[in-house]
Formats: sequence, C-alpha cells, structure tokens
Amino acid sequence: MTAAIKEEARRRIAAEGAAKLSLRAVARELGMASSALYRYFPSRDDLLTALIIDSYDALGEAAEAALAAVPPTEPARRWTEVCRAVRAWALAHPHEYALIHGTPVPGYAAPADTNRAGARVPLALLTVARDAHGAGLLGTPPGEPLPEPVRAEAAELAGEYAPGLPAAVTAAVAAAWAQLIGLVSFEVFGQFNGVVERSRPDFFAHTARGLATAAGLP
Amino acid sequence: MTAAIKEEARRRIAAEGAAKLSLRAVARELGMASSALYRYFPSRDDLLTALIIDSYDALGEAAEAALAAVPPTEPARRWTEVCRAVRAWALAHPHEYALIHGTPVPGYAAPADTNRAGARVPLALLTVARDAHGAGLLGTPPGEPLPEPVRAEAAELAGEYAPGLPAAVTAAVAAAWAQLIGLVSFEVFGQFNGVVERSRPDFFAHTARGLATAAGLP
DNA sequence: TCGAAAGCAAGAGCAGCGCTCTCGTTATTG
DNA sequence: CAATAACGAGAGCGCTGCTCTTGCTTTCGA
Repeated sequence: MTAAIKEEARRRIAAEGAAKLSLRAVARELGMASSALYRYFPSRDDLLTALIIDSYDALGEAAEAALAAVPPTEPARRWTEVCRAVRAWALAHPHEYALIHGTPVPGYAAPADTNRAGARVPLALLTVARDAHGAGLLGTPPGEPLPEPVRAEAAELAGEYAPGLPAAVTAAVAAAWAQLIGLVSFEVFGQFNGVVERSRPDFFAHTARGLATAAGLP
Repeated sequence: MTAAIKEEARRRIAAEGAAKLSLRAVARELGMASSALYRYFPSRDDLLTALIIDSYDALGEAAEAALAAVPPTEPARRWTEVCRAVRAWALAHPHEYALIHGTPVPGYAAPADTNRAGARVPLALLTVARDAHGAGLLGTPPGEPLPEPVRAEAAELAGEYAPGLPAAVTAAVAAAWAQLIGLVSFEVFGQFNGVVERSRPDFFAHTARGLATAAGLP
C-alpha cells in the first residue's frame, strides 16, 4: 500500500514537480479519502522523505552499477563511466533528481537514512580512487599543495572511508563530487540553455575526464 | 510600494524559505489586505520572479565588484577573488541564493530579464579569461584536446562574448562556472556536512584555484 | 470650480491545501 | 465466537492563491 502511494506520488512529481505534490491529489487518483493516507505516512514531509531516500538509492544504484561494470584496472574509464551514469540517471529522472539536489525544504533536517543513501555516489567515486591507489595506478593530483587544514581534514576522511589514500586525492574527490553535481544540475535545470546546447554529451565527458585528472587518475 | 513589498517578502524568505512565502503573510505584515498586493504583482510567481532577478543582480554585482577590485595583471588572483565573492554572497544570503540556484519552479520559463541578470557571474569569469588573454597572460588549458563538437560550440560562444579567446578556454570557463556553483551549492545546502567541515574556506580557495588552472590561467 | 476618471485598498468569497478527529466497517486473532 | 486491531470515510479547521465587487481618495481637464 505504501508502495502504491509512493508510486502515484512519483508519477505526480514527474508530471508537476515536487513543490505541487498534494496528498489530496494522490488520494483522489488512488480512489480513497485523503485522510486515509495518514495511516501510511504521518505527514506530507514524511512521504517526501521516503521518496527522497528512494531517489538517492536509485541514483546510487546507477552509479554503483557503472562502477561494477568497469574493471579497476581502467580507473580513468571507470571514473568517467560513474559520472556518465549519474548524468544519465539525472536526465532520465529530472524531477526525482531535483528532489535530492534541489533546494532543501526549509528547516528540513535529513534523517540518518538519507545520509547513508546520499553517500553512495561519492563513495563510488572514492572507490575508483581507492582501487586505483591499491593497484598502484594513482598519480599525484596536479596543482598547488593542499593547505594544511584541508590536508588534515581530508586525512581524517580518508582514514574512515579509504585508508591509505593520499589526502590530496581524497580532497580532490570531494571537490569533484560537488563539481560533478554542479555540472549535472546545470544541465538538468536548464542553466546551460543558450550556452552549451548541441555538444552537451561531449562537453560533459570532457569535463568529467578533467575531474578524473584532477583527482590523480591517469 | 513595490519596493516595500519586495523588502518584506525578502525578509520572510530569509526567515522561512521561498517555498513558504505567502502573499497573505506579507500583506498582514504590511498592514494591508492581501488583495491589495495584486495591484503591484499580478501573482505570487511574479513577485518571486522579481525577487529572483534582484538576487541575480545582487550576486552579479558582488562578482563584478570583486572583478573590478583586482587588476587584470593578476588573472589568477582575480579569478579566485570572483569565486570567493560568489561564495561569500551565497553564504550571506542563503535563501536568496536558493531562489536562483535551487530547484526551478515547475513549468517556470525564465523571462529575458532573468537571463541577462543571470549571465553576470559567468560573464565576470569570462572577463578574467578575456583580459588575461588580451594581456598575453593566458596559457593552454591542460588535459585532453577538446572534442570537435565542443570546440565548434565554444568557438561560437567565444565569438559572441570574447572574440579571439581560444575555444578550449571558453569551454573550460563554462565548465568552471557550473563547477563553482556546484561547490557553493554544496556548502550552502549542507551537502558537505560531515564531509568537509572545519577547512571549508581553504578547501574552497584551493578548489577555485584549480578551476583557474583548468581554464589556462597561470 | 466642479465633475469625470483613474488609482488604490478593503472585504467577501471560491476552490484547494495539510492535517485532525470521529465514527463505521472489515480482518484477524485468541 | 467475540474481542481487538487495522483500515477507510467524512466533516471540519485554518490556511493558501486568487477574483470580484465596492467604496474612498487623488488627480486632472473643461
């Protein structure tokens, strides 16, 4: 039953966007009273949270599938494939993508489940770097040396998720994650309209390749 | 009068977010009937559009001020200062930033004024590259050669806004724009919580410096 | 100077929303 | 078989965006 509600809610979000998702409309479409929905979701926000987690998981799954499809011996291609998978999922599910990478609801504190699901994409990127490092395929990220506070915090982060990974790489992966989402968001939200038009796939692939280089991948 | 309405609306957005902006609440705060607002703004969306344009202009102004504060003879510092100004404005006005770089309203087509105001930040970045190029201070962007479709489209773009600028630089600036907004959005929207915490300013400065390098700035 | 016109604001009202409360119905289980 | 729990319907509250009508005030031209 909760699945049917979520499915219908997803359909309405795909049609009109998350902002206009109305419990009454979902209930109407399901042929039941609006008050009945409150048996399954205590509030509209809780329904949205469930949808957000689902979207995070779907996006994370797409990224992890791309990760598994390329052997660790080709780290650069593995990286760009993960990026490509993120972009493809976002373009295929723009409203669900907006749900997770658009404006957060005011005063909305993400529950722990959200964090775990939301970490799957950055962890996939980190896995590419970690495996490349383990195989001795990782170079040194180009550019200036890391400022000391960044180095320290990146070292902590690496200690938790990818022991042994150089701090410069860890920091570069974190930055690349944000930059990747920035690129995808610009495309999904139409900010590249009139700027980058025909060559978007190549433009994205080229930039994603640059992010790999910035992280030290050959 | 429209100014007073916008001011009060901005105040309420800063307090509760754009999603909860209610004309009735604005009118209440202004001591007038809600219907009176419709004399100045035909709809809630029109009020929001006006606020969006104002926010774009405020952000653009901050970027242009940073641009003007650094001489073109120091392109790298000029670049990072523009980035820093964007980040500083966003952190100081998170809700207005969300207005312009959050989820777009469903079915909302940005009017021409929005586009012009929204182009000020990328144009500031492009100006840094253009001036550096004019002064002979621009190197060649590192990385793979541009795919042909990207080169062609970047050349068109350069012809319009920065004649003579190499296509690789133009493309890198467009990518850097999206990546910069990605970085800032992650910080403003809390996506770096638990990932990058203490070293955010240095992390951002370091990454912005890397974007400059990627665009060919020395 | 006076009356028409325009600008402005208020109030009532409509349909829709999230959410709560109560009440009947249907399954399930001891 | 009966007690209990789960479920759904309906009414209703206060809120929203928006419209329509009414009336007041200011301005302006004859």
